[in-house]
Amino acid sequence: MTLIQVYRTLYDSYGPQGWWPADSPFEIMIGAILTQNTAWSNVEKAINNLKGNNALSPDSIINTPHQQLAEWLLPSGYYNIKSERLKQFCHWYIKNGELEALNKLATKPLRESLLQVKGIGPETADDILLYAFRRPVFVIDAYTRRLFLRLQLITGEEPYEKLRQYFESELSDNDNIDKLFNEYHALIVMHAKQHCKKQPDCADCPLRSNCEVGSRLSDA
DNA sequence: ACCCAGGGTCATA
DNA sequence: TATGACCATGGG
Repeated sequence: MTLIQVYRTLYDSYGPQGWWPADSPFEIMIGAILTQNTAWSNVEKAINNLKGNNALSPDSIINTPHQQLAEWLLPSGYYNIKSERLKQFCHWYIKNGELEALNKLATKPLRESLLQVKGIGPETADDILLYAFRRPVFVIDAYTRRLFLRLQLITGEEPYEKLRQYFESELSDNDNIDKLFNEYHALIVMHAKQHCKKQPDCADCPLRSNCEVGSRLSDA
């Protein structure tokens, strides 16, 4: 199996995923931070709290006292840390001219700038680049490592940056690369969440690879 | 009661 | 470079 064959198999099985679910690029960025090691259903509750209090904007997040913001973020877990991370991110966002100015940056310097923000690591940065700024970067998450380890296309030991470059270079020849990366990551998450975990025997798995059996990388 | 989720930081060695 | 502790709610 090649990377593009895996993609086509997943796409044929699950169809377009329509990621990232949000009303604006800014909401995508906030969601990317809130979903760190957290179930998306919990993130939705926190985002709805922000929306319900008219607080889903850079100014509101900066001006809301930590205690209040943390309370709204409660259902997403890590609420004290995430309150600080959202504030840090919003300061960065405003200082750099928000969406319009940031969008003029090339992908590489934009990525470097994002990684300077405390609380934004490689995966969160790439989520933001791909889904909020629509840049052609491939997001590497735990699902991706697990799946392609099971498919024996990687060892699972590769550092983040090496894996990202592997996926990006292997897929670079394809048309409509933005859509490809957008759907691919979403499909990997969908495949892991909705299919294999609920059917450990992989009876109807489109990839037939026991891709999610066992929960940890180390037990492969 | 246990496991883990659409991670990242920080202290240690 | 690479481990380990820590952060915390909610659904299975």
